[in-house]
Amino acid sequence: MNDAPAQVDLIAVLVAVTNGQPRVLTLENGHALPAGPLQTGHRSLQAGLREWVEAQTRHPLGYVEQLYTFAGQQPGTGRGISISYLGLSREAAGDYPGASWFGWYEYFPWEDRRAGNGPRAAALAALTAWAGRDETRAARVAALFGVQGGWQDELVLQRYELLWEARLVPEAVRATAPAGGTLVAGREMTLDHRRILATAIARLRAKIKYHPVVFELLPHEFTLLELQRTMEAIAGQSLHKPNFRRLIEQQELVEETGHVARLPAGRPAKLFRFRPAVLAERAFAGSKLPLVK
Amino acid sequence: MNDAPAQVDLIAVLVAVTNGQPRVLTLENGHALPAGPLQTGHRSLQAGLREWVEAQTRHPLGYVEQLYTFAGQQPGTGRGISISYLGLSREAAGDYPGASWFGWYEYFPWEDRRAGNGPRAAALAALTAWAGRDETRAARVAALFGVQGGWQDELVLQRYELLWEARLVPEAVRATAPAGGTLVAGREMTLDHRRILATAIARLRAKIKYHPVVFELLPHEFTLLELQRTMEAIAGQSLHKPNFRRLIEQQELVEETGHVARLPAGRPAKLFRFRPAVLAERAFAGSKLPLVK
DNA sequence: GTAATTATACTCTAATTGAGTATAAAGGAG
DNA sequence: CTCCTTTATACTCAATTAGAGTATAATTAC
Repeated sequence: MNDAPAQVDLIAVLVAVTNGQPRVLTLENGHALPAGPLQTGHRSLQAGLREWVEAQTRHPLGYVEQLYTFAGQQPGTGRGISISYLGLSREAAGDYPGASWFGWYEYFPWEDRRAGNGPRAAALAALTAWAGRDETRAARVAALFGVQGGWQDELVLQRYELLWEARLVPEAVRATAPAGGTLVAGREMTLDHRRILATAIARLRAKIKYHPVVFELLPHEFTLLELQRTMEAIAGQSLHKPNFRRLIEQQELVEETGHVARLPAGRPAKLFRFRPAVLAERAFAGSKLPLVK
Repeated sequence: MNDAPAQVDLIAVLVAVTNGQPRVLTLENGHALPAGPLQTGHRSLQAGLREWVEAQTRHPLGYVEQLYTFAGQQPGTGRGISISYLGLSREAAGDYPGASWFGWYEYFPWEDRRAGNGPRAAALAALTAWAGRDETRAARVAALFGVQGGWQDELVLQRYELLWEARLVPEAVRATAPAGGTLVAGREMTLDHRRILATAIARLRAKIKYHPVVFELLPHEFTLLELQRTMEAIAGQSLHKPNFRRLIEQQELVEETGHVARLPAGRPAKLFRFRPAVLAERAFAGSKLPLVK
């Protein structure tokens, strides 16, 4: 039993919100996340990640935070350690050779409740069939996919894992034969990349409620509705407009720039900017950004 | 620039609450956390951690969750990756050869506000002197150590890092000459183990508010006051007793066992147990345990 | 000018939280 | 046995916050 120097992989979940849709930067036409091994030339873990992402996608990394570390499942060739990261930025105009952005709700349709309950209800139905008479199973299904007691937007990973356990996602039946139920689908990814994406979504949905990270996803100047739409995209839920504005204003997170945005229709909207001073004035732990309905 | 297989270290922050004090399991008389390299025989990261902790301390690992992964600062010998974990359990009666429990507020005196504001005020004073006329510094000090606007118990790491930046902790002046200010002290640890402990405390303080992990720190049967004291020990703050009980009861997290505890003085207290079914019934993300005042 | 559309500003009610008070059940001192 | 101390348990009340709805203002398209 010897020390086992391990290969370390760095994996990035890069998120942007474009036209009201949250998107993730992928390789191989949506099948893989940018990733690469830690190398001796890398000065730090984040520096290594930055180099890999920029080499693979030409996309500059902005705000980054660590997600989770796990022992990879590729056997044989020694042990693989994977460290995953969440990055927030904005889609640039140019194109990305070899890389492309995909809406994250293509991978998790049931997580988007803005346009109705269809996908969620479909997953709930399949899971209910799977649970059958098992009360513990039924309780878990109801807690994660039910609506009484409120939909909890942060439980993305738990919901994905329950679908996996019920063999309702294709990854779960790769190794073994398919089970009885119908797959609830959602776009697939290689290895456990879809699981990592679920972790990233969960983290972002949680963090956005107590730390002003949304602004990493917005241009320098924005209207309050753009801010709201970005929050809604991430939460996968619609928010009450007047209450949203009340909350933003009383938090003093933003200030007017003096400019207005002329919109395709309707009254022009004031433009705001994030007040970076709040990061020093306030320490963010229990502060609140508008919670989802 | 080649792939660099790295040595992987596993580090454990093991927490228990005994006699109303949160404690951490250490080696070297309080100077180090249990840790060891990942080895080929280990079936998983957690399994490796478990083996190291049990070999070094004879303490069985219970509930465990991952904290953070960082590239170690020991240069030369290739790269070191450290993966840190938080473990919750209870102190056993026997002794631990080579290992010992230390109160975590010995390392972070300013984090315990149950018995008064002395240590916090001392840190605040030293930091105010450090900030001087720098308004950004002063704003950060006030946000992290001030009391107007409310003490935020979860910002343990940020407070420690601010003290470090101000060179008020001994670790910060190890490499260079001491600065002007007086050290605010607190017990020291090797390498960045104290920083890892700060991360663990912060995580636990945050988690305890929305997930029923406290019960990992309690015996099977307990009184409501014992539950409250355990929460207070972790939060470092006193709670309002009637409101605490109201919250616990309406959450239906516990049920009566039918037994009573005879206390050294006063009316006997009912004993309760945790209702494990709540883990299936409810999914914990936004659920609330009593927040600190 | 009118309709459609979006921004912005209030109002009202229900729920939650924070803080304090009152009563019950034990043991010990005299 | 009675009173006092101690802890458990049960209520009450005010202040704040969250949820939901309504009204008015400023634009563009026709």
